[in-house]
Amino acid sequence: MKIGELAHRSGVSVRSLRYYEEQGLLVSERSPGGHRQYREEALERVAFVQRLYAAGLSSSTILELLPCVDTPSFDTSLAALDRMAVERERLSAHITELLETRDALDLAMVRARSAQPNRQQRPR
Amino acid sequence: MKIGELAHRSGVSVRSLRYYEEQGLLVSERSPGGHRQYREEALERVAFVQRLYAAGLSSSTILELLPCVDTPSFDTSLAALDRMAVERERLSAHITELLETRDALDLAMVRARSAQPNRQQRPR
DNA sequence: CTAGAACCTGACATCCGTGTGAGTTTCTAC
DNA sequence: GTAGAAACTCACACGGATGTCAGGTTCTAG
Repeated sequence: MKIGELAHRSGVSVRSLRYYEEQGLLVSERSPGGHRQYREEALERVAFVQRLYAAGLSSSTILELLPCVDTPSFDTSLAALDRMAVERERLSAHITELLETRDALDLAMVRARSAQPNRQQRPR
Repeated sequence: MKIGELAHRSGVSVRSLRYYEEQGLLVSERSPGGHRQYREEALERVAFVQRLYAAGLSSSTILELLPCVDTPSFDTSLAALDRMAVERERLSAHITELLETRDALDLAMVRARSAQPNRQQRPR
């Protein structure tokens, strides 16, 4: 699979895929002419990386976690495992915060609606 | 309350408070000499803004939501109310995604640990 | 063999909340 | 009245993922 196809199938730009590789988050083989060649697994990898980006992790953090996913789990992954636990907690805390934020929005909406009798209350 | 005190009490830098004002997210009166004066409510406002920033909203989006919170809810807030509902949905979707991501991390950790018999399973 | 699509590298641009520094003015306390 | 803390404005810098352009090479179809 070449980079264009991977980009298309994963929904990530070609530019970003190259960036991931530059950051060590994605590997490729090269054709004799130097074009990147990906195997199927790259798709999952890209999705995973995107997921972690969306969760607010940085490239370098993701890089630290990867050994835990990649290697069949040896020494290398011990540190990664701890790191992952840390990030897992950070993520949990963030989720909690977002839930509170959503509640705050809900409250604001209810308040606003109650001062606006012409508007239908929207069911939850 | 002057800006230094507000910064200290809210845990937000002076720089950021001025930025919020520049973006229309926070208002202040001015002393004869031009120093910003805040009333107590500013504290909640700052917390609210910070919360929304943390939830990934931009200044301009937050600005659109504020009428819904500020005004006793009149015409002005109708658009804001809709906008808020939209953002509320976006936030909900994001939370869902983060929950999935957390699950993915948990799964990865379990996998890694199971290939690493020397390590104690950590209770959830 | 050739045209055009797709790929390559490298570099610079963007967004946006925040940090930081310079140079000035106002406020507070002695 | 004077020193120092704190405030003011203006402007430039950053980080980090992504966009975009330039100039060149490789691949693929006709």
